[in-house]
This record gives sequence, structure tokens and C-alpha cells, in this order.
Amino acid sequence: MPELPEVETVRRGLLPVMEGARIAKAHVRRPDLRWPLPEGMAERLSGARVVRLRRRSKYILADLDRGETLIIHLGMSGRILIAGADGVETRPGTFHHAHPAPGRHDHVIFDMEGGARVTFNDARRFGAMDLVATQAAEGHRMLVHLGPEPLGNAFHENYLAAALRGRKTPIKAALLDQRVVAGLGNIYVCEVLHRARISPMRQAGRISSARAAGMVPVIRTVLEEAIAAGGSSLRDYRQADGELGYFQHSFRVYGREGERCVTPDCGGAVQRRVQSGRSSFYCATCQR
DNA sequence: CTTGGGTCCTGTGCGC
DNA sequence: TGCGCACAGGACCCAA
Repeated sequence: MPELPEVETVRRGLLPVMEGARIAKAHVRRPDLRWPLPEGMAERLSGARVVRLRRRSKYILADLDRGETLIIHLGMSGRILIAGADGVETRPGTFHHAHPAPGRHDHVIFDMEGGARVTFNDARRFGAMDLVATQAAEGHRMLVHLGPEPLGNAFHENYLAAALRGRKTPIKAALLDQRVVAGLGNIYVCEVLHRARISPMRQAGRISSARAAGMVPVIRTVLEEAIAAGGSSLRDYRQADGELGYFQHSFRVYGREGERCVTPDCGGAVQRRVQSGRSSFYCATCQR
């Protein structure tokens, strides 16, 4: 899926068309995403104004002026595409021809006041949406167990060291555990561990407090660099405006099996190994 | 409680 | 060119 940097990039792309704007009409074309969409979602969204577009971990939250919040998760393959209002009224009475026909995996469409169209597209349908009272959003079952935001103040050296203490699971799995820290996925965990020179197989609880603490600034830096680059474009993921992010060019290990390790004076090679069903890319020479 | 594995779904790219 | 298989950014659910 899009991980935190990609979701943040999507949110930023949506800001100009969604925040402060009214959803003229919402269309649900396929209600069976990961879970069934909430009852009457299209009707409840149509006519509502988005007062704020937030992000929590890999979730986008749209607070509406009706006291409800739309929660969106992109799953593995979810995308949000924006089609501008350009050419909407090529000539009078042709509004319905302004946007091309929806594609096979365009499951939810928001036609914004002003003509822009926001489309949720998700081939694998691991994505999810729910619409709940804004007051209840933080306590939603998808959000309530999330750990701290890695770019927020609650995520700090002492916290991470304590969170890993005593854990027997490999550090790779611990960092993927959204209760430990919220927003990392397979790619960024691989990148973080390489920069921190920690083996993905090392037991989380066997990392010294100092080294555990040292991962905090690495996590922040990797995520901030990725956000600044507009996220990573891999397979079908793109920014909301269709532009490609370019952080994938900055990957040091992810997808680089067989290449030389880029750590100065290391000389090792990047290896791939499956851990609990996910590929870990790492250098066995400098990651310990 | 923690941990590991299977599962949902579709598309793509590779080797033969 | 066609076919089958491995693999893909997530996270829930259940068994041990």
C-alpha cells in the first residue's frame, strides 16, 4: 500500500479540491471494498462540505460540516485520482460528458461543487471507507489501537526503546506493527533498518536502548525525505494529481536485490529474504 | 498477552 | 504467443 508518505502526498494533493469544498454528489459504484461501505454513504456525503482533511497514520480523514467524518484507507492498491474542472462546460448542457466514463476499479466518486471529480480506485479492494460521527472518529476500531505518529511529539527515543523492550519478534515485524508506530510499511521499514544498520531479523528486545533510540531520527528523516519527494511511485501508485513521486529512486535496499550495498566502505550486497510473508531487503554485511 | 500464519482480491511480470 | 506461478505498498483474524 501506500505508506505514510504516500498517504500524506495524496492528502496534500486533495487539499485544494476538497478542503473547504462541498461534495455536490457522491456515487458508490461498488460497495464491497474490504468491508461493506456504510449504509447510505452516498446520500450522507452528497451536499456535505469538507471542513478539514486530516491524516492519521495511513488513513485520510475528511471532517464534514454535518458532524460526520469520512475515514479512508487505501489498502495495498488504492489510489485517489483527481480530474480537474477544466472543460467541464465545453458547451452548455454537456456536464455529464465532461469526465470520462469510470473505469473498472473506480469504486467511489465524489463530484465536487465546481466540477472537479475525485475518484477512489482500488483494484484489489483491500481499501476501506467508513463514515462515523466526528467525535467517534479517533475511537474508531481502525484507529483506536494505532501507536504514535512517527513525525509527532509522542514518538521519541524513550518511547521506542520502551516499546521494543522484551519483544521477541524480529525488529522488522515490530516496526510493521502499527501499534508500535503508526504509518510504516514494508518499504520504509527496510529503508529505516538499512540506514540504522540493524538486521531485520534481530529480535526487537535485543537491540540496545541506544540503538533503538537511534532509529527515531532515522525514521523521521526517511519519512520526511519521502514526503518531500512526493512519495514513491511503485506499480500502480501515483500522486492524486497523477504525477509520479520520485522517492523510489532514493531507495537504498528496497527492490535492489543483488546490487552493491551503498553504505560507504561496506562492500556487501543487498539480499532479499521473506519474513512472515513479506520481502525484507537488507545488507548482511553492515546490518547487524 | 504475544507471535506466526493464512487470508482477502486483482494485476503484472517472469520463466518455460 | 500462451500459461502458470510468484509476488505486490496492508492488516485482520485466529490458533498456538
